[in-house]
Amino acid sequence: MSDNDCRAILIAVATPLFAEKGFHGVSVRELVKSAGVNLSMISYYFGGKEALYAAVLTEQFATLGQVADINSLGMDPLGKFQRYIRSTVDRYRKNPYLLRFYTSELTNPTPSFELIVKPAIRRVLLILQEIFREGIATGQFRQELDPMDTILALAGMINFYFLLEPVTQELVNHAPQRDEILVTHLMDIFTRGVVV
Amino acid sequence: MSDNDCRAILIAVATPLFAEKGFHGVSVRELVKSAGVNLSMISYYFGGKEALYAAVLTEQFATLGQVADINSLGMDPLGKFQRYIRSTVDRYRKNPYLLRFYTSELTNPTPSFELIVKPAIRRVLLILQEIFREGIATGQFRQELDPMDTILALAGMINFYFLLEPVTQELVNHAPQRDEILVTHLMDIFTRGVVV
DNA sequence: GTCTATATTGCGATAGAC
DNA sequence: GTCTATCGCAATATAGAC
Repeated sequence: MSDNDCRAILIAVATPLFAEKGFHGVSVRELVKSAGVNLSMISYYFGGKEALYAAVLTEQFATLGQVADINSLGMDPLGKFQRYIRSTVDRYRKNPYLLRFYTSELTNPTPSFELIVKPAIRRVLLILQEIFREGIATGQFRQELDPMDTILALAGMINFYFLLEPVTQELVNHAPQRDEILVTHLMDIFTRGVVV
Repeated sequence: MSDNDCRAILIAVATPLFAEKGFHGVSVRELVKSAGVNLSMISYYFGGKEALYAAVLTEQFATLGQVADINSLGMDPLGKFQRYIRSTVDRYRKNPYLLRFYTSELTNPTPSFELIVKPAIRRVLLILQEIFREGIATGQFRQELDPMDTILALAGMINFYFLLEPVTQELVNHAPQRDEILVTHLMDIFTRGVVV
């Protein structure tokens, strides 16, 4: 097995395990057994269990960098929010473990929270807040709305929908085929809620 | 120490510890040391660490039973949702650990999830869904909105606001004095989003 | 009902052979 | 780079004295 294979397979195997059981819920023995590598490989390649977890988190939260892209298309603020909603739904489809790390670190933070998670989320919130301010300045959005409160409400609608999936499996259709309806639905409520 | 003192102090001490570190992040040694009781008391009173955790969860999620009360005041659907928003904010103020158990169990479920958490959340969602259907029937809400999707969006706005507090501490004022503004703000967006 | 002492298992990490 | 063997410690749980 080449150098990178072992490193890569450990991250690939650790991602769903850490996501579903939490950092303390997975042992290094379980990790190496699932990965089919030797017990000592985690220390050899990463320096320990916590460093492997940090590597997984770094990879996961790097995908949030795409959010900045919604500013690079010359749309109006409302169009940017629509892109944000759609790209967030897409991101959770492509990356089914991201939200778990997201909420797990918010709820039971590890040392990686301050270093990796908090800055990544903060960056997204500030981008969305700036877009909303832009919409107020151009007269598109109601100026009496607090920008941060409002974009938190928008982010909450989307994220909570996916977070509650273990409860709503029998109550709503979670098939990806329905994503576009969901996007339209959320955009509909948000638009009526914030435009002048 | 009388019987109930020991039981009660263990639950009182275990609640913040489990909430902040997760089930696997707390050891029975840490629990009994913080509680000032003997190591064997957890097994004696609860039968083990997991049973103590289940007792904490049961107490926490019992507070969600209040949600049914919003139906007992003869308000119109919109008034019921306003009561839901306000009572949810109040509940998180009075019970600062509930949301952590909520998201922790959704993200990294323990055996208690199916038994305690899922039924409690499900009950709340069905109550809210029924209220929204009632609002559609009376012509107050737009009939093209999917009731479950819509009330998930509402619940998401509220819950996500509190969930993100560790990130937004420096970005928004989380003082309870501002709660009424938050309630008004969320109600404002929701109302414009769903009324005919 | 509360204590000490201990049984048993599992943990993360690493030394040293190959 | 990968292996086995093991160190040192922490985990939950309980037996048995008081």
